[in-house]
Amino acid sequence: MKDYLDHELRALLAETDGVPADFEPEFSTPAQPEHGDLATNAAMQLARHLRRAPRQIAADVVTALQARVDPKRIAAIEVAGPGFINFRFADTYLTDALATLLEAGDDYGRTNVGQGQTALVEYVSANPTGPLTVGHGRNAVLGDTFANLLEWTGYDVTREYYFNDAGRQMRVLGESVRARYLALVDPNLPTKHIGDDTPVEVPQPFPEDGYLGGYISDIAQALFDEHGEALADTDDIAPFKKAAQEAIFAEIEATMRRLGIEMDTYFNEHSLYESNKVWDVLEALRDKGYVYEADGATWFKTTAFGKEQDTVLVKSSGEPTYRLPDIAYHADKCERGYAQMVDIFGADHIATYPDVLKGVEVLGHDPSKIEVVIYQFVTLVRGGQQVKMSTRKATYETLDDLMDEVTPDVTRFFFLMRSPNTHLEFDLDLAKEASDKNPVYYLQYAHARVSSIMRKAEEVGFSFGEAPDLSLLVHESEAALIKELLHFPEILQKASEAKEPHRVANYLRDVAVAFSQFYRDCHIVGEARPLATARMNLAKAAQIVLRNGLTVLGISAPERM
RNA sequence: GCCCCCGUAGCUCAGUAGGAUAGAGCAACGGUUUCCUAAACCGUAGGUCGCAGGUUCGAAUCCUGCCGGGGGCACCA
Repeated sequence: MKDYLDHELRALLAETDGVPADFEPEFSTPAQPEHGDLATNAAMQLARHLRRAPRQIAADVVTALQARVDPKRIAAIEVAGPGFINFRFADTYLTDALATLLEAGDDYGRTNVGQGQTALVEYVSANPTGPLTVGHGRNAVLGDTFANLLEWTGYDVTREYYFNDAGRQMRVLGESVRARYLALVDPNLPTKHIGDDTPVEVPQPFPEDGYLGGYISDIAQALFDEHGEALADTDDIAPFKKAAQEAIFAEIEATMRRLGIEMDTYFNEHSLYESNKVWDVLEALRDKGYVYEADGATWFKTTAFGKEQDTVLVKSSGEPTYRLPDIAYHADKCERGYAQMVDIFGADHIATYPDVLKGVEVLGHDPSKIEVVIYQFVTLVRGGQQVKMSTRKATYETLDDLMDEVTPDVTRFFFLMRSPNTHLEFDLDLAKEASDKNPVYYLQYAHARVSSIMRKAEEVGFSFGEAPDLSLLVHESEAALIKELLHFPEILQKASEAKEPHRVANYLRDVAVAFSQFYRDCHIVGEARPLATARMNLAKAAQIVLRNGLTVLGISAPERM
């Protein structure tokens, strides 16, 4: 409808003197229902160009539009306030649109703005050094939902997990496992205490910055069960590293499965070394004049892009910092030809990604195709107290622990109900409250309620087999619900473009509210057959939107609660 | 010191890329079940949109400066 009016208004303005050629009318849905179903501020914006009062312009536009607009779609056009032009939809438009919605069913809401272009969403991307934390959870759920949104808006999406199993972290991980293993082999192995505030007793060979989580001991135990003492004689940490990586990755994948996440591709940073890509990229950057040597290290001239300091790409030890492989990785993504790439980072990466984008740009790729979403930190609150989290120390709450407490549906919803760039306060007490206070249940309950109504309606003899006469849906609550449902495709589009899934969550609440009002005012059982049939179909339409919306968010839509 | 995010009701947050009377959930108070799921619904109360300027027909929204909270500024990842 917006497109239709936009088209008509543009055609009209094109014939009007004084209207700039690049003028783009804006439409919005008024907050007050009495202001109509759609409004444009075009007359106010044109006032300056035309040197006339906004209301005068609006009056002329309304007269001209009334002559050319299809009365089956637009029932009324009027001037209001300081010069708004308000449009009121015709009932026939609403019923036609509702019929289209019902026909689309599970596909309602899908649009084709992406036109089948490829998109890559990279998310989670945690190195296999331990179980996923709550912080990873926000990343995972956001990334997965962006991927869903891109799919629903017509993109061909690849979900990718980037990881590094070769760095210092992994070495420390292997050493941590080895130390635990050696203690199993020799129970009398001397111990020591590490940690500042709350010292922990560990076996003597344990690295100072080792991983203290209980899962390390589990992995060591598994190795001991399988190999006995056979691994004790060698200093080689490779078998420990390998065992740890495999065990941890298996756990990470299991955690992601619980959240409904399945990756298409895993990209190992190591492959960038095997293919020599890292060094090729370094030389390419050098050729462009952005790389120099100093103090034994190799530097990236980031001051050329307005940064205060240059950045090290290769340490004097000859080992690259992570920034170089990051640039190589993103260059690789660009070369794979995706029309759009999305990265999801925690707030602690905020200072580093501009270097990567600049690097990619210097290499001749278009950095505007890469969209970086930065999400702020998650704070867990329990009993009004903040829960501390740290990966290395064993004090963190894992994502699995969280899902054990509050279910995967609630976990996903809480991560999605707020804008990514605000700090997220995750109130465990509220989330665990498996009842009235919890917003996710409100949506699921509305969905289950529709199912219940439809079961009941069929029990008393009404049927979806009959063609409904949707023009009978003239009650205020019916019209309001239909209008709300028709916003769905646009909501998905905007949420996808802006990478703001909370818009979908908020919208679904509005749908549930509109449905509740319809439920209150308009009964089905007990009504005459034609009206009951029409209302059944409207209820079904509401269910379609709720279910499709929840599907985009990755949350289940139960038939019964 | 520099960079990023945030500051809206008692609490947690929305506010549709500048629009009409700033909204929701929770908490508080009151009401609604012979009637399709009360995990629901209806109502009351609660605000100088951090502060001060500026831009214009019009600012919670854009610009500048302060104040406050969080995060980041390694030859760590």
